[in-house]
Amino acid sequence: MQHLLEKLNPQQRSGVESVDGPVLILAGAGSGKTRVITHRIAYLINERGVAPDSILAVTFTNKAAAEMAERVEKILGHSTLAKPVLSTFHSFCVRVLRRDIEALRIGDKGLTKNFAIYDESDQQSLVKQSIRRMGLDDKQLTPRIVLSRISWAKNHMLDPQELFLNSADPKTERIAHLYEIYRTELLKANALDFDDLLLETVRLLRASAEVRERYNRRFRYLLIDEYQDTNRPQYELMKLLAGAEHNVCVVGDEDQSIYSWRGADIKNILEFEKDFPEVKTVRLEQNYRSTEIILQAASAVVANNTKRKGKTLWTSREGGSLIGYYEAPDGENEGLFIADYIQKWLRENSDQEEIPRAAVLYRTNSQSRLVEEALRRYGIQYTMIGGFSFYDRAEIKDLLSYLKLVKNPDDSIALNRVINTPARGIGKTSMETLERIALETGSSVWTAMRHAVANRLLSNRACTALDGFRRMIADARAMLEPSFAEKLTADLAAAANEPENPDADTSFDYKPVGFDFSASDGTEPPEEPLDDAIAFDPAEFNPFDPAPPATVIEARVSADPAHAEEAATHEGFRKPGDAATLPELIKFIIDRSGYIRALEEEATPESFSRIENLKELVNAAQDAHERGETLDQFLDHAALVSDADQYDPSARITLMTLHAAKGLEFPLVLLAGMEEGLFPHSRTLTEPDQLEEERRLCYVGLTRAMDTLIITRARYRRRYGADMPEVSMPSRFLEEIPPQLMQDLGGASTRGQRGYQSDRRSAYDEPRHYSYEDEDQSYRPHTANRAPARTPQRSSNSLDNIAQFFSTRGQKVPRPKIDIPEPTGKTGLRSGTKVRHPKYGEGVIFKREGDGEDAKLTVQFARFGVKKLVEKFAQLEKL
DNA sequence: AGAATCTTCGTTTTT
DNA sequence: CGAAGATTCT
Repeated sequence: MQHLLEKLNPQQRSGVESVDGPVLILAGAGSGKTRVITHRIAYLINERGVAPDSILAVTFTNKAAAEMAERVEKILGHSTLAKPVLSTFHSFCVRVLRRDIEALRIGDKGLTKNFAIYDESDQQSLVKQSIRRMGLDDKQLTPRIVLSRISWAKNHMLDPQELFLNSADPKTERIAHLYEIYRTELLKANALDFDDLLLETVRLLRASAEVRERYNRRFRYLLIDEYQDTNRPQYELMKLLAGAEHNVCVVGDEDQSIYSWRGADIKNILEFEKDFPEVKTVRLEQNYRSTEIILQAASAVVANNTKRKGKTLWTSREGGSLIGYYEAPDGENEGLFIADYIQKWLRENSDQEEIPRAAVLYRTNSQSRLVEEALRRYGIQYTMIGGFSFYDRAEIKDLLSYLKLVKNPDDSIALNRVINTPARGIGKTSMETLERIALETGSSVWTAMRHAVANRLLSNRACTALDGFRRMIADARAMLEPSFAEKLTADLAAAANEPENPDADTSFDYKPVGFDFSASDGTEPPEEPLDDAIAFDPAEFNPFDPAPPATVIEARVSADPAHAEEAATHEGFRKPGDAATLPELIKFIIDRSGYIRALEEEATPESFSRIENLKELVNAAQDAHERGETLDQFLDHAALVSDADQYDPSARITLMTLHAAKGLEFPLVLLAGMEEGLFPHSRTLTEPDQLEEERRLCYVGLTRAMDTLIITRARYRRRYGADMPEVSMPSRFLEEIPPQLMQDLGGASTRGQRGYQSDRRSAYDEPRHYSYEDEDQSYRPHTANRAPARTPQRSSNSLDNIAQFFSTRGQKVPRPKIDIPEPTGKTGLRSGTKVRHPKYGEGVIFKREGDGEDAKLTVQFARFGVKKLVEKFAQLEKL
């Protein structure tokens, strides 16, 4: 299979062939490092007869891992039975910890396999609690600051004591104290934060030779992508995993190090050479991606950094078109220019064979809004990476919190989130009491709750409410055990008879909870290290997959527990005597908690969209179930999917931050907001190191472009909706690009300062007057015709918007990703409108499909439920 | 207890 | 501008 190497240049080939011992690949932007990694894996398997599953490749995103896996199979021309493990550091650690973390337990202390993963907002809540508990001034010490310092300490592998001993000021001492409390709280909640996932894995592998050796035996060849962005714990992990053989290959580019704020340290490259003196270094300096002009510009910019070894990238793609530069009068105009440019570009490239792909890149997520509005105005479809994800939505977080609680009742953050959602009369005072008890007894809130109810430490009302909640979670927990139906029945009977003593309930002790579908087949070899984990493929997890019609599930809305049980047993997914399935569990929770019922009573378009989202979650759970995923895996995925994982390579236009664009390439790149204070960001201007990182970020951005690169900026920009926009200066990075590589596309600042027009909406309201050949014209206020005739719907929260958002995400086939303003018809009937029907009475329009009189309306009637009606026959009266 | 309203406040990047 | 908090009202 010699052709495996034939397509590679000599350096790449060397990177592929040097499989024994440590290898450091310094790979410039676009130099084919993914290619090297994938070929290396294929080479190991095919030419060296290495068992595929003894290869571990760590990448930055799950998406990248999935793509690599795909490409490896393509190179091999077949799929292997055992697969190489491709994963992110964090996913890998979770896998290890879920299997082996209990080796760290001492007596009955320490985390269990059911540990929760705390995301940033969970961390924030926990820190906030801790600050309040210490009675500290939360203005001096905001949760944000404290958390970032804690994270800093963790990334540098300092524990609270060490931080305290090293602190030079009282503030840091206090933070060290908070860090200690924070850690105790995490332990009580049986939870780990993102940093802990790495740290605990390091601790585990250090503490247990047995575990470490097991993994060393299992993984004999290690590859690490984006090595320049690894932090200290990741580095330690790499060393531990490298074992004695040192078959480690790390790939990185110092010029693309953009995560130092998260503890990434370029020193890891130097350390690598020190720790593995026998290292073989390979340099990839030929760029296959960009034109010469683009590459020259990027190189010129990054050359201004002092702290770099320096390297010379070259490309055979001589020349290329000049880099376009447009200076907009303001942010709105900048957005419109971008939309306009893309529209023309799409038109010109529509007959190309390949799908025209373009990206709009910006420094901060908030910049996306103006671009989005402009694109919508132009009717251009786009996808956006970042911002809020499916899992950020309140209703999704709530439901997931229920699930987390079922798995791990000690998870206080999850408990706090849902104990009164929907409202069940458990208010602030009750919770304060519970937290006090928890603090006094050193237990979790859940345990405190059981204690409080058992000893009647709260009002009767509160106790009843709390016990109802407790029973719900307990029943859900029981579903995870075999023969849950029988148990549930017994519980219900017991509940009917006596005001039971919750402490008598045994289901809360840390029994291992079985929830493994594959185990019930009896086909899974149980004890071989990580073999089960291979089935866990983060890449394949896609909650956004549209469910096939057959699997669409109506969430139940009945309050009757008997009904719930019936729902669970009649669904047909489960053999009698087995544990409940994931979708069954979710449906049980939705039903028993009355979550959807509460939303239905709200009867607002928003609440309906939430219901839709929850159904989407049920579908996602159903899909996960059908893929054989467990509750653990489902929740872990939810915790570990990153924004970048959402990138859909078949999308035409993608909006994202520069950070999210790392590792991607596009024929056309538009880089917006090139202004001092924005990019480089104002917070980096004082620190030279941070400024250099901004410059590297700029380098990353520029080198994403293959053929065409457009840079824009706004002369006036409005910061957080202030009345008056502020003047901006061109980014220093602009000046670092040799002028002969640039081409003015209009608006460049030769015109001097002009008074800023207060009626800044004009350009926005009249895009037809917009022209990037003459910005003055476009910018002049058009006092006439200011009617918002084509103003797009601003409500980004409208139902159809969200429905569309979810129905299209993550699909392979590009579809309209955004809402084209909903046709309202003559009658103005659209979603959210309250109507009256002669027969069904009052209702609210849920969804509108189609145009004009033929439009189909889905109406939620107060008394008759959901009906689909055709507008022209429906005789609906608007209320 | 919980909704509704007012106020303040901050805004980088994210596994 | 929008989220999160505090305050006030029912």
